[in-house]
Parts: sequence; C-alpha cells; structure tokens
Amino acid sequence: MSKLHTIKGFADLFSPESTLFTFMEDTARRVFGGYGYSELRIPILEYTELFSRSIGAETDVVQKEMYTFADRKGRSLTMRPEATAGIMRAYIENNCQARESVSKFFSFGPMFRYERPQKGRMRQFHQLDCECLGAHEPQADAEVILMLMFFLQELGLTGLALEVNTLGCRECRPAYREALSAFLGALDPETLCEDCRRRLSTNPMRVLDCKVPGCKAQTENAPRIRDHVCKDCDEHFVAVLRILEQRQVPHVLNPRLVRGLDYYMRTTFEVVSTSIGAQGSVAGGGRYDGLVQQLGGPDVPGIGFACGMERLALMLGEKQTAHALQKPDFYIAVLDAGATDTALLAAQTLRETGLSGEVSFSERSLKSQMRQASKSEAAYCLMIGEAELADRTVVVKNMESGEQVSIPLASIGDWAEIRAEDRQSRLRKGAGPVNG
RNA sequence: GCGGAUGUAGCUCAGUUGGCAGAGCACCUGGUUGUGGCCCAGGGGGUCGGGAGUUCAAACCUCCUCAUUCGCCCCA
Repeated sequence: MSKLHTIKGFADLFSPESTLFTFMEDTARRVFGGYGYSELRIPILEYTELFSRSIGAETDVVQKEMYTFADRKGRSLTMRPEATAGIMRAYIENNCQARESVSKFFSFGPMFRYERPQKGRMRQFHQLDCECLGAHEPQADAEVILMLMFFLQELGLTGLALEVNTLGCRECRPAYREALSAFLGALDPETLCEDCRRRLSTNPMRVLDCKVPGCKAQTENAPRIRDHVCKDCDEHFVAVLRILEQRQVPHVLNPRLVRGLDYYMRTTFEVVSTSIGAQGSVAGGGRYDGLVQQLGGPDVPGIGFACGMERLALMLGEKQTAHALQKPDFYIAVLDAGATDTALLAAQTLRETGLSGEVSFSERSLKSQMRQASKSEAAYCLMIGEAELADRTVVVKNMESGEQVSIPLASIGDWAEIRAEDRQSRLRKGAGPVNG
C-alpha cells in the first residue's frame, strides 16, 4: 500500500499554528466588530465567471492559478482564489444596498491558487478580509486603513511598513497609462529584464513594481501616477493622507505600488514585512468603486483589504507573541489498571468544576507516568491505585512544591473548586497559568 | 511555468577517497532518588524517499521519478 500524503501546497495545521489562527480570528472578530463590521461566511465554490469578471480575465490569478473544473452538469466552477468577488456577489444577490446605505463585512477562510509553494505561500492559504460597501468618502478609506493597522497592532505585530498610493480612476488612468507606455517605449529594451519587456505590452504599470535593480534604475524618472490623476482623485488621496498624518500613522508614499487585481482604483495600500522572507506582503487592499456595478449590481463604491493569515502566523510565531496554551491543572496517574475507571470519573468531576487535565490510560510504570505528569506541566499530579481504591482516597501531589496529601475521593469536587478559584484569582492578578 | 537546495531512526542531523548503518534528543526497562526533573546501565527501533544503471561492493557515482524547501514569477 502506498503512503498517502497531502496535496502539494495544502497543509495540516496542528497546534501551535492552529492556535495562532484561532487567535487571529478571535482578534479579528473583536477589532472589526468594534468598527461595525459583521461576519459574513460565503461559499468556497463559485461560478468561474464571477472571478474572471471581477479579478480580470487577463490577470495571472485568473489565467494560470485557479482551481477550475466542471461540475456534474458541465458548469464551470472555481475554488475561490480570493474573497472580495464572493462578498460582492452576496451583497448584490441579497440586495444589501436596499437595507442599509453602508454595509461592512469581514470574512475569513481558505483561498486556493495553483502556485508553486514557498515560504508564506500555499496553494490552500487563508485570508482575512474586510469590505466596506456604500461609502465613497475618503474618510472611509482612512478608517479602513486605521482599522487594519489597529488590528495588526492588537495582534502584537511590529516592524511593519504601510505603503500607500493612488491608482487614479477610469477617467484619468488611461491617460497615465499612455504616458507611461510612451516613456517605457522610449527606453532601450535591452536595459530591461525579460519579464519587463513582456510587460511593456501586457501590463505597463507592473514594470514599476519590478524588483530587478536595472529596471528600477530605468524607471526612476518614469511619470508618476500621482502627477497624472484628475482633480477629484487627487483631492480624494490628499484627504486620506491628511487623516493618516493627523493620526500620525507611519506610512510611505510608494508611487510604484500597483495592485495585481484589475478592480482596484484610487486609494491602494499594502502592509509589508521584511522579516518573513520573499513573500513579505502581509496585507493589501484598496478602493474598487466600479466593481459592484461591473458584476451586475447597483453603482455602489467599495473599499477593502485582505490579510494573508499564513504570513501573519509567520510573524506571530517568530516573535512568539502567541499567547499560549494554558497549562493543565492536573494529571492523573493510574497505579493499577483496576483504578482506571475511578480515575476517569474523578477527572470528569474535576473538568466539570473548571479544571483541565488528562488521565493516563496506559498501564505504565509509575516512573514513566510521573515523567508524563512532569512533561505535561500540570500543576498537580493525582495518583490512584489499588490501595487508594480500597480506602476511597486519592493522593494529590503539588508538582511545584513536591508536597503530597491524601484526600477522600468523595471530596475531590471540593478540592477542585478551591483550586479553580485559586486559578481565577491568579488570572486576575495577571500571574495566571498562561505562559508568554 | 522557470531555477537552486534537501531527502539517512519518532525528531534534529553526522556519515571521509565507494568498504559492517551512526550520534544527540525522544521512547521503553532496570539502578539511584524524598514515588517525577539530575545522574548511571541497558534496550527497542532503518526499504538510507522510490526505481533503474555503473561496480566485487553504493547512503555515497550516473540517469529517471516522487516529495520537501528556498527563490523567480505572481500575490495576501
């Protein structure tokens, strides 16, 4: 029989990584909830058309990276490569604009892109998404950015850089694109990398984003979109920046910041880390005012962002910000097989009182069991064998002090209650059984 | 889609010019001990990722393949 393994780029998440994901989700609910965002859960599978129409038919994501297949009736379905499109579909389909002028959603879950896996990039990866629909004001952009930065701060992350730019709108972007093409076309193609020579015709704005030093040097004096946007776009961007400055949110204007998905316009932003490898983009987003209409809905503006949870987890793990796993209160060592039932029932009583811990089921030597108890870092080791069973007692050993006492089985609930209260008060004092 | 690296015990990894398959940690047994941590002695464990080739002889050399990983690309 051949060994089974996971699909390339798909992973099983055990603790502590899974714990980090829970932590991020809990923090997201708390922070985003505080801004009036409600959780929206959307399907993982959608009709392919949804993504090709929103993300852009010419993008790499749509052309090369989607998990697309036909269902049993021959309809083309796609595992979502990102969340925004599905949220737009849900918004339109449920007539959300009729119920409230502004709708704010957050959502998280797995996304799928057929890419070559590497650090911070999986084929099944997880994103945390926020979308604000119905507000065209620059204050909405600023609030979204402030919320994202606050969320990252609440996760305990530092060393992140916020980059912002404006991409112009349908009115002014074509003119800029032309100006840029003209500039790039005048360059000696030999001085650009192979990829950029291709981009000249496919997506000239991406040339600005190239990391090859030669290309960077060549585009040093390229026309900047900031200088080519229309009056409305400029005022909008200035208003966003004004709030960031008032709040003293550190940020850098990056004229080269362009987004890979077609639907973005005006404000665009990205949060990058330099400490987690080549895939340093931790979060990215921007405004997408035409998208809802483009998908057949009303003309409703929108702005949002997505966070890469695997990338956040890399940073959390690295800094060990992770909060941790609670140490158990007890470990029950079973000295004789005949005492196992009693031990199990005692453990159940302890847990119902609020304590946590495990029972040893195996008939191993006491030495081995004590080693287990020690390894589990339980506060107390309870021991029960034939002798204890006979006089209805249990031996309770304080693992820290080494003290041990024999208490009646019948009063184990009382003992647990005292212990549980003790733990509560320790938690209140901040010296609880939580390690950092 | 393109490039580099890696794959040997449960884990982390050594393994010289091709010559008996190794260490540390973990696990188990015994000793010591204030019934656990430290220490001592012993033990179980391996398709050397898989397949083919070269050779008297391959973990080591060649080819193929699978997997992992880091980059490019792309993106969060």
